[in-house]
Amino acid sequence: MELRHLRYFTAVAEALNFTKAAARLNIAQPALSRQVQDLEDEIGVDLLKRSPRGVTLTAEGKLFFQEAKDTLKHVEEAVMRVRALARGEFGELQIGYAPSPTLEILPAALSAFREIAPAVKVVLHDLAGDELTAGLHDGTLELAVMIQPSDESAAGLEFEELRRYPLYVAMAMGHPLAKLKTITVERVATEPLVALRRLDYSEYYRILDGIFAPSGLRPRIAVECDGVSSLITEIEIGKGVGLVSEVFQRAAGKRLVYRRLANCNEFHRVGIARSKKGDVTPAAERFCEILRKVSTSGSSKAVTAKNRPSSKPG
Amino acid sequence: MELRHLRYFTAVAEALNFTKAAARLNIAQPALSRQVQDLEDEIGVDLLKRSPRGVTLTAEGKLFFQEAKDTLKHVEEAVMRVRALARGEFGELQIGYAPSPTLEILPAALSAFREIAPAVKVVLHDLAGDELTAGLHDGTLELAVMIQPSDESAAGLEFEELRRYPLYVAMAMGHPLAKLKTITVERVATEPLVALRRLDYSEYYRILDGIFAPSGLRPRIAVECDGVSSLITEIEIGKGVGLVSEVFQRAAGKRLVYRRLANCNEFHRVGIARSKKGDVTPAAERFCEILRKVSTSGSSKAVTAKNRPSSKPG
DNA sequence: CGCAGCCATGCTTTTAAGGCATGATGGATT
DNA sequence: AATCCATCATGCCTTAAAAGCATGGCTGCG
Repeated sequence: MELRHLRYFTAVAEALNFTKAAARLNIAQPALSRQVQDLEDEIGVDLLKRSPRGVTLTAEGKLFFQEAKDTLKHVEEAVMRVRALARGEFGELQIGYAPSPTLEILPAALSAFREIAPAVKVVLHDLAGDELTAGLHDGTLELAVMIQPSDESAAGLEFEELRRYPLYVAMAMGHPLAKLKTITVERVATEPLVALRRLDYSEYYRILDGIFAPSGLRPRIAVECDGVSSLITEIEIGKGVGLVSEVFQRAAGKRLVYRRLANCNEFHRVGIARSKKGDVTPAAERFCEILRKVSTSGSSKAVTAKNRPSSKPG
Repeated sequence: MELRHLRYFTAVAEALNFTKAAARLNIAQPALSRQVQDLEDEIGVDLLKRSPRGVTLTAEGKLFFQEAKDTLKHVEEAVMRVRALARGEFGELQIGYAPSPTLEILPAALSAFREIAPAVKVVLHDLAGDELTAGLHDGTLELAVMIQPSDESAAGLEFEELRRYPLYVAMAMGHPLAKLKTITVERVATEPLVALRRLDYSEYYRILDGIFAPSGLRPRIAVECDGVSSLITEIEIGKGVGLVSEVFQRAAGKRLVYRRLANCNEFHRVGIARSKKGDVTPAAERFCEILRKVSTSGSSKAVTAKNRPSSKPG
């Protein structure tokens, strides 16, 4: 049995006349006649009562007519749904992110995305840097908004920078270095450093390397934290200073003091990471477009010093 | 799109491998490959991600896989339902009947039928004689259990006699004729007669004709009733006597007195009436078989005089 | 680096749907 | 009662498309 049989039968059941139904289907009447016969043979039940004045439906025919209509409708709707899904009009979008570096971008993007694609369920995954790259590789995540991953873990990934933030030294209130307006790399190298865990944040160490190696220095890592909130706490209680990006201040609030890191060319590069293979769904593509838009126009205003006096550094 | 495409796609989606799916479908792999491609082309969405290690489903593919399975299942179940309906395992059975003449047959048949075909909904239509024949003609009724219809209205109908009942004269308590043991046709002709309406009960007049015409007599019809209950009431209040069948007594109870109509060859012939055209459904056929069985064995006991002393006529 | 497994493509064969002409049927018409 | 007409079925042929076969290309694995 094929859908053709259902289409033909429903046409006949609606027209109650083979000739008219055939005309409506743009086929010859004998062809239609035969297909319906084949259908009845296959089911083994007479669906129609033929007469020289047309046809009538048997009780079985009435039942099958309804079933056939339902089936055809279901198929049609299934196709519509699949196409809508392909257009990114609904479905799920798995997004990984690093919370604090994306603070200026992601919330704005999410609310903008919800407006243009309300039926898409965005599933956010707050993960460490290396967990993000792993998720992108194994397909768990479609995209991640994060700090540019280090080269090793970035193999097979593509990264699109959205923003870059200069680095700041974070320290506890009343820390001696707070008296300085800016702090040099050399000075930081003498201080114990509160860092993130190498295991989960390999790209953080790439950045540290980029900061200290050019001066032939090595940071003194006092403690490795498993996340940003621990980092804040460790700095706050005086375990050492931290190296963070400008935007970090918004996450940490006023619990710490921040000073610009001088003579340093490294930045926190925040952007979109995606797998090179693994095609991008339309929903993800639309989300990326919004991210780009938000990064350049909208909230860039919000990060300028003039518009954020309260959290303005130094 | 045809069901073939759905079958093929689901096979691939289950096997996640064209080659294995093709083997399971007993077709060659390239044929399968092309059919699935055609499906994807028609929908305009990639459902599968091909790789040299097999295939994986895209998000759209997963959705369509579920939809396709549902569709195929629905079609299969639809066929099963239609076949079950054709076997008379469920559905509706429109049966017309004349209440009082069928009192010995129909209730027993209905309960027996309910046991063998519990899913068949028997719809009973209590109608006048001519309404029954009309219903059989226009297909509203599949069969009727009734008194044999007169020749005019029986055109195109077939009648199968189940029982025949001798005629009795019904009269009010204390009616002068009650003193007689039997009553002759000639005597009845002198009494005012309570009859049924000619409009609805033409076969009743055929019977009257059969009773009186051979003796060259005509009944004196005092009143025409629209149904049996009116008939009883009219007789009870003394408008006249009635001509009824033996079994009628069970319907009328003891409100009236009954005396055998002597020298009369007419009977109430009760049986199954069906349209000659208009094929009989299996459910109807099974019901007829039960009617025959009930008429000969089971309840025939109940009508013998010995077993019904309470309603045994004078 | 070659092998193995898998899917796609090109071409041919086979199946079946479609079309045309015609036959059969039965109610409606005169 | 005979005829007519609309309607559906049947036989034969054409056409479209599905299936098969052989082959090529890709990718991951040993």
